[in-house]
Amino acid sequence: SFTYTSLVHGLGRQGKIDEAYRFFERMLDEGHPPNAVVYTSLIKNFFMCGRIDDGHKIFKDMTRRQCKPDVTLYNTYMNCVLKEGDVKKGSEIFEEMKGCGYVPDVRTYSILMNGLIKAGEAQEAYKLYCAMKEQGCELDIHAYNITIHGFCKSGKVNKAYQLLEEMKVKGHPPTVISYGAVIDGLAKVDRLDEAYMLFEEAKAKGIALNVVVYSSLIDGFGKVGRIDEAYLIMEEMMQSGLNPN
RNA sequence: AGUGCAACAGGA
Repeated sequence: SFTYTSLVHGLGRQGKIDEAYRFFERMLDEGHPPNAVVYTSLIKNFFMCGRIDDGHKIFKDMTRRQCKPDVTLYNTYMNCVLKEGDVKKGSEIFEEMKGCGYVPDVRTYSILMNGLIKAGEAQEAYKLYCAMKEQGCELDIHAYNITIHGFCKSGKVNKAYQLLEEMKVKGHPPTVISYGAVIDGLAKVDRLDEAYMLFEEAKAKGIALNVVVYSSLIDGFGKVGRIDEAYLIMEEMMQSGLNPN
């Protein structure tokens, strides 16, 4: 099982999903029982190849063969359907998972929250954030970044800023993504001086800023007509070795 | 052996 699973995953991640699937069939033919790990890989890679229906079929096939899913498989499957924009199905998977007695972990919440936020349902995501905390589930870097993004998208930039501060005291130093999200949130509501201060703070901490963060600031300054400042930021970006895209 | 995060434009 381990040998075949490695092979199936290796081929799948290279986009050779049909070859991967053939080895999966061979694994079954040789009498090795399928497991949640190989199904996780197949589901993810069928979706990655745009073979959505086949991805769903794999999940059904798993249930038919009485192979028990686990939290990782549910997380993966949920992420796949959410990336397709199917929030309804994503929530259904979340409910099914809980209904079967699985306890959502920090990734489960992060994945579903991210899907909801992307679909413009930040208020639903906030409910999950509360549920996650109520469950006693500790936030990690990804969960913080997703939540920060959700607050920014729903006009609660101050809450986003608070979370950035919370990260510092809870032993999760904010990354370029955390700073980038708050900087973008501030810039989008024209709070450019505050955005710029955070930008300076991130630089002072030695965080390697990237084109995304610079673009947020350039867009913010440009949008309100502060073209000179936008231009200076772009020059600084190029001087730090980043090419405009 | 398998899972999660950020910007802008073309585009009304």
